[in-house]
This record gives sequence, C-alpha cells and structure tokens, in this order.
Amino acid sequence: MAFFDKGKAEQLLKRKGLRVTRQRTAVLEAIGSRPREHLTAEEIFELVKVDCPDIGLATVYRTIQLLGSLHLIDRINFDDGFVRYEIGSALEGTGKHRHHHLICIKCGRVISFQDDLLEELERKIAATTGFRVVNHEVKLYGYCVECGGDLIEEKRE
Amino acid sequence: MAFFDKGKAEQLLKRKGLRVTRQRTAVLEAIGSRPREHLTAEEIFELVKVDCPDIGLATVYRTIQLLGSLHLIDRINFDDGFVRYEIGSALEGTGKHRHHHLICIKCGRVISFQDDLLEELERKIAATTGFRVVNHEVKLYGYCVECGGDLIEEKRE
DNA sequence: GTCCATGCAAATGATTTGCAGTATC
DNA sequence: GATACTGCAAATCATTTGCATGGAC
Repeated sequence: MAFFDKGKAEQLLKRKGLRVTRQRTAVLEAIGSRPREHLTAEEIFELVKVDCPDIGLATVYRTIQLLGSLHLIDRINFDDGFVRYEIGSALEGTGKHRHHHLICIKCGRVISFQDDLLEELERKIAATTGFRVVNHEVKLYGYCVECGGDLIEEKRE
Repeated sequence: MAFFDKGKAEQLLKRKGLRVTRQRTAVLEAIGSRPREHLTAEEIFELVKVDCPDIGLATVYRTIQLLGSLHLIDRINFDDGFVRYEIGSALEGTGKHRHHHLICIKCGRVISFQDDLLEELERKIAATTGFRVVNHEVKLYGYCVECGGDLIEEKRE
C-alpha cells in the first residue's frame, strides 16, 4: 500500500530519540499515498482525519515541520499562499532522483518532470565559487498544451 | 542614477491607462537602486520613506503587486516568510538574461549567478510535452565557502 | 514513571481590503 | 472634473505557540 519505505522513516525517528506516534505515521502515509500531488497542510489534515479523526491541525503543522527537517517529506512553494508537501525523494524507491515542476501560468496546472541536467551546472558552480550544492529546485513557468503551449510565441499581456 | 530604464516603465504604465504617481516611481526606484538585493516589502517601505515619507505600507504592497504583474519587478521566495523583490530582468540593460540563486542552508546567505544552461532543457520539454516555457526559476541549496562549501562531503544533520 | 507529543484555543504576522480623502490625467 | 490612487485602520488567513493532558518507551 505504501509507496515509500515506511520502516526507514520509523528507524530514523527512533534513531533521533523521537517517538513514532499514530499521528506521525498517519501524516507520512497520507502524503506517501498521493505521490506527485503537492498537498497543502489543510489537504493533509483532511486526508489524515479519515484514519485519525481526533488529530488537530496544529499537530499536522508540527508533524509536517518535523518530517520536513528529517527530509522524509519535501516542501514546495508555488507562491499561491500555501506551502505544499510531497513524499521525500530519499524515501521513494529510486533514491536520488530529482524532479521539478512545470507550472502553467494560465490555468495553474502543475506537471512534474525528472531531469538531472543540472549536475553539470552544479559542478561548474563548485569549481568557480566554492559553493557546495547539495540540492536544487527548478520551476519552469509557461503555458501547458491546453492553454496554448504549442502555439507560436506571440505578444500577450 | 537609475540602474534601469525608468522611461520604459512609465510608458508601460500609461499605455495600460494607469497613473504614474510619486509613490510608484519611488518604489520602482528603491528596488532599482538595490540590484541583486532581494528586498522585502518592509525593506522597500523603509527605503521609500526617505523620498516619500507619507507613503503607507499598504501602498507599497499594492504597488509591488502592480509592478510585479507588469513584470517591471521580479518576485522571489526564499521560504523564509517574506516574499522578496528585485528589479525586473526586462528593465535591466542586458535584456534577456537569467539569473538564479545559490542559497546557503547554514548561514542563509544568497548569491546570484547567471546561466542559460536551461535553454536546452526548455527545448527538450517543449518537444516532449508541448509545454511552452516562458520563464524559469532555479534555486540551488548548499554550503557557501564560509560555511564549509569546499569541505569534502560528509554526513551532517 | 518520564518526557515527548498532542489538542485546543489564542496569538502571530505578513499581506489584503474597505473607505473616505487626494492627486493624476 | 472624473476616477484611479493613497493612507489609515481593520480584517484575513496560513501558520505558530502556550499550556494542560495524554501516550510512547
């Protein structure tokens, strides 16, 4: 059922001296059950209430923050007023894979894609600036097919 | 004094039937006077008050939103609780140049860099998905030189 | 049994909005 | 002079926090 390594997550919590609670498990499962869905805290709250009806929204926020700091979930921000979350790439089967987002500026649709093209860039930056890159986030804005993505570029307001 | 094309901005406002006010000019100049500085609304407010002491914070917010929608300024979000702004790339001399950000996850320092490496990726995406990319945003997270950027990679929390 | 974790309600804080007065075109 | 813009204060709303109770180990 789970699309991610649940045991690994519990291990990590225990190793840090943190407790494996019903709420934490439920939040992680809710997010893991919706890969690529970019859930808001409120959406996670609604999903979790199914299995865990007494959970409070504050607990969802606290749990989200904890899981985020452990990199069990990833934070994404589409600048629409909500921070969103998805299962951490470290927990998903393939291990290190980077996925990024295409955001349609007309309809708001978000499409995920994978690409490791930035590794070359990261090496270049390390060489020229001494900055050691450990993660990256790429957002591409444009028009999806339904909103005129394949039209010839033209002036538009 | 201005590091950007002020006339172009005023033209654009007028063309849209909008008014060129003291406040709008002052906000744009404040942001333009601090290239690469990623100002928050509050910081812009403080800067603008020098030339325009009676301006209200609400006007700054409204102006920022307006200038952003006209692409006269660019919005950036470093997920620290503030939306930040910088002069729009369209207004700066060189025209189309993309700049992105290196964010140190230890000290928070932000370094800008330029690179057009993503153009190849954009073409690839257009070809495979039909999505027409018109803009992109790249954030690279890691450790700056002062925070151990040039150390060998090791386990850290 | 010890503390960490939770639920609730209240607090926070960036941003938005209503409205009456003001300034641009 | 019409009406878009501004300043002020109040409202909004996602997120955080204080505190007393509850649960994991």
